[in-house]
Amino acid sequence: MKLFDEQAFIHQLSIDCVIFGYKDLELKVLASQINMSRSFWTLPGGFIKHEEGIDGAAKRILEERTGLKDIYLEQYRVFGEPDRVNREVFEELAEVRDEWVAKGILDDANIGWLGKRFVSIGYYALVDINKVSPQKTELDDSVDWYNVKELPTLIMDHNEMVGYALEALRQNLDQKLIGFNLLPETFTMREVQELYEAVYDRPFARNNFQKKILDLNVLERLEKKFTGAQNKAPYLYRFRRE
Amino acid sequence: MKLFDEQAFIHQLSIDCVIFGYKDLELKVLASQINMSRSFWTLPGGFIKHEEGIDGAAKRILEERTGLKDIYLEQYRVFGEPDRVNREVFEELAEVRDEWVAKGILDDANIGWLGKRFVSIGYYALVDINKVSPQKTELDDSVDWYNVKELPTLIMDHNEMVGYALEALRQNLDQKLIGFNLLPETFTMREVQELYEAVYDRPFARNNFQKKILDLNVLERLEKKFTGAQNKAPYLYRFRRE
DNA sequence: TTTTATTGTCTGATAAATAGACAATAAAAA
DNA sequence: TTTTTATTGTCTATTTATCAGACAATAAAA
Repeated sequence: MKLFDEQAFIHQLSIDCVIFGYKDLELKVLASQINMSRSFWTLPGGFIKHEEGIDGAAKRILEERTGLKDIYLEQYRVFGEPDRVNREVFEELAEVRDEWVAKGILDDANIGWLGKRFVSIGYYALVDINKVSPQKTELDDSVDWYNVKELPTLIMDHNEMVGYALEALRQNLDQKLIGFNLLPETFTMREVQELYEAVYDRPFARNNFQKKILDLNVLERLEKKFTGAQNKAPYLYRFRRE
Repeated sequence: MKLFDEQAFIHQLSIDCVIFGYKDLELKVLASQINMSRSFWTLPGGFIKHEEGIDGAAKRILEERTGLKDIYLEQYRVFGEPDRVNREVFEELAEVRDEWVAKGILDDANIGWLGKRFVSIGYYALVDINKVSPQKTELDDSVDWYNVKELPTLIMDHNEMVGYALEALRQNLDQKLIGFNLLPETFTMREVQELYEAVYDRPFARNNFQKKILDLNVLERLEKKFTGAQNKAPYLYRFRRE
């Protein structure tokens, strides 16, 4: 499969993914750095093959970047301003084109279609950060997690995309019981609360939070977790899918 | 402007609009009938010009169909299954192509691009049905309002589109105070309630409904409305934009 | 003047969200 | 072994919001 095969993809339509992870009390987003003569940070993204659906394309892109299948995924908004062009990267790419074709990084010299105006479908994903080993593509210089509150400046409207994705996540976290996708298989109630506090960027009252979550009736209580700390051992929970 | 100018539009990307109106206690949707050798019902839709944004394109399409500017508009979902092809209409269109070109309905014989797989961005609009005089395009045989609960069978996935749009409308009606876009400039509290009952397809208690709406603090109370009915005259209200 | 239909608003009942309190640990310190 | 410390799980009280019932205030017809 050629990297930027003009024939394989729908033109002027792309997908960009905001991949959320959670660790060390922080909500994180996966961003990759591509290094040409300048250095850019971008969200993981890609194009839609003629024979695949948009959800399928998003899944494929996510799998390429995280190595994970069966990721929780949701489209949240389309970005389609008339001047939405990836000038920054495209101009740099055009410069190194011949060199990269020679190196075998690029199979096809026809990258002109990449310079056009693109409409992009925004997806956000929730992953267990411990299961993810970010995959570099040939273009990436690094792929790393960044605190959503301290993101580097991304190309084009990608920072704005993260803002809308976070808004959508906050809307859905409560209603759709999707937060557990960000946690490992088992977790304590405190960890759930800390996750919620990271997502909404505000504290929750411990007593009432526990009641609210347990009243959802989606967690099953497992054995206690003895951490060695000098306090009562908390219960472990598991999300119960039915 | 040619109707299906291959050069003017982004390929394989379309916009379909669910235009909601409200009248006679019913939530209605605008659908047009196109008559070829068979007859099809479709949602108003169109394509995106190279120099316009997706919101702008949706606005243009709406203006073409309703004659209205400044319509409340929101994108709610993208439809992009891999086999999403408008076979029904395209095959009919291919048959009448030469004839229509001769008649001047079609300016361009190159309609091949219309037969491809399309990704469609779903928008929904809220309009004051009294201000709308549905506009027929050259393709339309009729453009009419249909009760959302008794829609005819539409082409492709357009019925499914209406379902998702209604779901999104229900989600947003309460939070975003957008319902008043469906009502005329002034209205009684009973009319607001009847609108809500049509949207959610369930009754609301009159006493508490009035309190809830007034507590929103977005309505200003005007003079009373004397209808000639043998009862206390209700107040008129106006939505206060700030 | 009485009757009828509907409106606007009040009050009390019920349920939900929030805040305060405390016993129950697990392990360290005395 | 006993006491202390930090946190957990849960309970009760308080406040707030939601729901249900009641009724006076019309506007026009009888």
